[in-house]
Amino acid sequence: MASSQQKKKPSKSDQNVVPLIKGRRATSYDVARLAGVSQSAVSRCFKPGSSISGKMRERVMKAAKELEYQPNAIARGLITQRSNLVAVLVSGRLNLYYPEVLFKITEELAKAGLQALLFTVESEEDAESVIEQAWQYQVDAVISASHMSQAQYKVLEKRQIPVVFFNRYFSDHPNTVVYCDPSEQVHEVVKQLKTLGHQKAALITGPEDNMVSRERSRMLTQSLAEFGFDIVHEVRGDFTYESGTSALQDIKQSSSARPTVVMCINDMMAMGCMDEARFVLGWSVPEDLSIVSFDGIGMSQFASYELTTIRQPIGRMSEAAVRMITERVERPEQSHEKRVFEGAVIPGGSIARAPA
Amino acid sequence: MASSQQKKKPSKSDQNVVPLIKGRRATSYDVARLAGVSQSAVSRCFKPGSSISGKMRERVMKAAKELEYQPNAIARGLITQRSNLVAVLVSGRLNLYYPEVLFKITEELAKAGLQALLFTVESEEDAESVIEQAWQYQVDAVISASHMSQAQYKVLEKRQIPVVFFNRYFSDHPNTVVYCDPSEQVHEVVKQLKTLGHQKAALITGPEDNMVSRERSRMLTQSLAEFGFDIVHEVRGDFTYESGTSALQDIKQSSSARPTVVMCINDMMAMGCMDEARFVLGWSVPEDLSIVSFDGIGMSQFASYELTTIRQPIGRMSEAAVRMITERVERPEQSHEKRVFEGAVIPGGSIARAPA
DNA sequence: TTGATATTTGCATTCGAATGCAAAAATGCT
DNA sequence: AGCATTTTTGCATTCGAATGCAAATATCAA
Repeated sequence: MASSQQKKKPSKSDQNVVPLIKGRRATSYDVARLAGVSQSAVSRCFKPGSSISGKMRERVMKAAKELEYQPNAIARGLITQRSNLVAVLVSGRLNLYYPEVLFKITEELAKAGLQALLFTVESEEDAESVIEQAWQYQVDAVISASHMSQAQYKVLEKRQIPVVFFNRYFSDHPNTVVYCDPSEQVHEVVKQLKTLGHQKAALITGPEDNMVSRERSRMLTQSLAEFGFDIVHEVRGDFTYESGTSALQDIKQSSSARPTVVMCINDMMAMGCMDEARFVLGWSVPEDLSIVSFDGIGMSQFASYELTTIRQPIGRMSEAAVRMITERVERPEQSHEKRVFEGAVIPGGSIARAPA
Repeated sequence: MASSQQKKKPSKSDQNVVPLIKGRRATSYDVARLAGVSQSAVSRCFKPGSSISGKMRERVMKAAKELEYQPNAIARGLITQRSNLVAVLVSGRLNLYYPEVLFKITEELAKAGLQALLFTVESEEDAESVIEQAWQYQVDAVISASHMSQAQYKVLEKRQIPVVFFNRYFSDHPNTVVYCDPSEQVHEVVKQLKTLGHQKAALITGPEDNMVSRERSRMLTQSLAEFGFDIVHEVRGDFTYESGTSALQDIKQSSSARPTVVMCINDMMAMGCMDEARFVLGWSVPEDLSIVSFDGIGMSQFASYELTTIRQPIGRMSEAAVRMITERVERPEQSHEKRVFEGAVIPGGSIARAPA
């Protein structure tokens, strides 16, 4: 006992008199030694707003530069309990909406000094393990644009990890959300279709468990009813191009009357649908069949498609998502917020007067 | 002095008798206390291959489960000097090649127990700051599919951070690379075009400083010369759809003879080019104009385009990239390797017999 | 049962930066 | 100059998991 008390307790600063072997990363101690100051001084130099004198800062910075020192974000994260990492959950499926969202969010995060940790999630089972992964990495927050069950959300909530949902939310549980509400535009588009003499519509929706799909379908159904449309067919797809093509096959095969307009829950399926119509079924779009959709991703406006679609303001939504994330990280106790953006109709050339 | 020696030096295990306040994350100490074992035991339970007895593992795991304990990857990274983070550098521009690569790589990294830290890089200036960021986050490695200068690469090399280049490399400096060499396929395609009676070709290339563009142009030029083609025009684009459209405008405006085939350095520009031909200039593709390109991204095969293109085996390349990364992380001293994959011609419908 | 190994376990220390506190230095005021 | 006040600086500790080493325990052989 006594003996252990005896032996000189080595202090941190003694230890680090390692002569900076080739290849070893310089630490704040190395910089401190070179500059002839304490490690704390070095630390303070790299933390804006710390009390430090001009000439000390200068000396430290010179030494830091010489050693190519950059603070170790891992060590910092350990002590500050902030990793500056944000998990971004998107789907990796071939729906080009996700890359657009992902890149915009990443950009905004970078502006806020945060790093995107990318996770692709195709199902709620995936989400399960992704959440554990993110938790291990001590992410400061999660932005979810993909699958997540309410139970999974509650786990994150209990662990006090702020979550922002991107264009999805739980209606029976408070949560922080950026959302695009296209109901106005749906109304507008359906009205226009009516004016163009359309009467029979088909719907290509998404999986039943998907909120975006449910909401959009609901709005469509409602507006179509309001204007006295017949919904002659309704098919479920999975948001991909391929599912758009096969959905139109389904519609064609069905015994019911042929629709004059197909309303797709997203652009990818609309593109599949359009290609199937033009190149397989030999229907002209928009002369024989009008197509409308949602999202307004970049390629929906390529000349081959020029979809009439309801755009989400992805840029502003990403900006808002990151702002909300940082706010929640600063003040976790503050109340939840749901920021709703309007959609916008991109006119496009995929609709026309109904065929006779 | 003496007094400071006197006061009981608090040991780690004493300290952590904090009663796990609501919301505080459980640590290995909490688990240890609950299970009645030492912290080391807990740590060992979560490290595969450690010497631990069956019943101890069981007790620890039970406690861990109860507290929802997951090891803190940040703390682990600090001590093991391995963050398990890999920086993935891609371009965020609207070139859908990148999202495909990104998602594939992320998937492969996940399989290897690694996490993708996403960085978008549009220029070498961007790369500069991205490299510093990545260095701060102690990434174990970098996969670069975007801009990086040789000087920047050397910085990473000096810092002993393994780098794998994805479909790009420096020829005058040893580096680790996965690369797709399409020269065979270029030859094949050009030969076929010759057979189809083509004689006048136009090239749409990329920026001069871009290696992929330079290589592909070189191959094209060479093969075209070999088969006695005239290169009637050559325009630089920037890999985007839009630059494809304006490139074709340039070609049309030019005084030289009209080409019967346009060879694009990537799919996005080819799509722009095709759309411009069909919808603006009113040329039929492939009847009036054949188009070939490179990459073979998903959407190049959508029915509206069906490009004849030289595909990169992105899946296998990503797999290889991640394998090489993990190897280099394990054995940094091992020599550099360049894995070259063959391309593959996707026949498509964008080429036909040359017009008379 | 004893002693010799082999296996488990715990102790104490380590990674690198941040920070509360007290000591030291600089500044201001009379 | 002398004292009070403010600003800088350094010390020592902390975050949470991993690990070398020694102590403890289990396993085996005779």
